[in-house]
Amino acid sequence: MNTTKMVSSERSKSEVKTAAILTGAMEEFLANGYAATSMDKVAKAAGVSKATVYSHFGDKESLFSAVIQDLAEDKFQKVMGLEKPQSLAENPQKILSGIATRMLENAQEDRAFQDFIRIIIGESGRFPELAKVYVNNLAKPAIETLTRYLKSHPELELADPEATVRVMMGTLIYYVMLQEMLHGSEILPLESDRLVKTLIGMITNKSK
Amino acid sequence: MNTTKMVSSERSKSEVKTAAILTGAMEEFLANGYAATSMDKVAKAAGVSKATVYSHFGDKESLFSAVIQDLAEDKFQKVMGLEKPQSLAENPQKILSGIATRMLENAQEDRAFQDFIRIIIGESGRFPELAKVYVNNLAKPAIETLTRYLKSHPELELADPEATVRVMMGTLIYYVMLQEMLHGSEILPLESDRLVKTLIGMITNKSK
DNA sequence: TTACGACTAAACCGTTTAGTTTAATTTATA
DNA sequence: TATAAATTAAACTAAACGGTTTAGTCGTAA
Repeated sequence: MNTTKMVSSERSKSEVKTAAILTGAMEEFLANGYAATSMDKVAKAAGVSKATVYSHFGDKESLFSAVIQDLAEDKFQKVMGLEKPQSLAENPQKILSGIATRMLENAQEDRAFQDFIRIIIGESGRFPELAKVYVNNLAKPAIETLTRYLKSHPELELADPEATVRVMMGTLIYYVMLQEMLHGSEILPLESDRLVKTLIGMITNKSK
Repeated sequence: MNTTKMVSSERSKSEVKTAAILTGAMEEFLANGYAATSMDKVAKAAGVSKATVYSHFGDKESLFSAVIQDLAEDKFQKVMGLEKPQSLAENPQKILSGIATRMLENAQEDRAFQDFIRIIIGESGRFPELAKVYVNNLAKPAIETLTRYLKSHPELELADPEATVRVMMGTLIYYVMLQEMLHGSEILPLESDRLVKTLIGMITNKSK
């Protein structure tokens, strides 16, 4: 499928085209969903011919699958990058608040992330394997990382860190979904600071 | 549009057909989403001719909108019906646990509810008005009812009942979404009892 | 009997779809 | 320069799409 040798140049033309197709397909799928995206639109968005799209990815489903895999990797980098540079000596309350705030800000400003979540959920009925790609590559590592962090702080006196993490993740993701994706902010406004403060207060048992 | 008089029978033939079309369209839209559902399939599922579908609902978008409105009403009845018969004198902890458990059980066994949530989110980009139908008719009343309940129990000493309700709803809905809709139960199993216990514990500050 | 509204199956319209084919052209290798 | 691979635009197929129209049936009301 590929050329045998590659001299001075970094990436073969083929690889460049492959990347262009993935980028164009990503735009279209995220904007329109699977069924409403045509391969002609994908080819146009990628700046290649339709025949080239079919020579690089066998059919529409394979291309869609590749796009989702790619997106899951992208978003994994972004999500995991958030939780690294924490000054370990600090107050867990402040660290948790920081994590929650950064997750919210990031999800709120990243429209592509919202589109990604939307398409994963929207197509999860017809593409259950792709839903699992999201769970394995994003939800699971995020949950496990947070769980490890909570377990490393016994002074929080959490009876069930695994379940506590689900409360935290659910609170944040549902907030973004309701306020941003479902346009709830116009109908049910709520400042994100209040949510984070309440959530972290509940986790760290601040009120007593 | 309708016949002028109606003698002995209760519902005109037209009304029966309208209901049949809505039912058939509901099946198809919930199973396939908007773009992948054809009007021919809808007509077949409803057991009527395509011309009848178009005479009752002007076009595909109007039919889709009517289906979502209908579903929102159905699900509103079910969701609101859950929170009524609470023995008011009981321990708020037990009442909250009961509400949470019933919400979870109901959402888990009701596949049509999951399909409804999936389609609302999946089509929220192209049909923002229908997302608002969900927010106004389901999310908002549920949140407001729960908020009213929490506010009526000052002994819970909640600093921010509105935000607390968001934590509770987010926890429960994200759990159903991750475990059931995205098939996370095979990858990240978690007993719902543990989640409810932890959540209610955090709200009622049981651990201290 | 007549008239009307609701309904049907089927054909039809123009458009779009996924996917293929072809012939010409560009590109990289040697 | 010669060769082989990659890409192109464009035409094409067969099917499906949303939506309309047609021709005809049926039940009810005047």
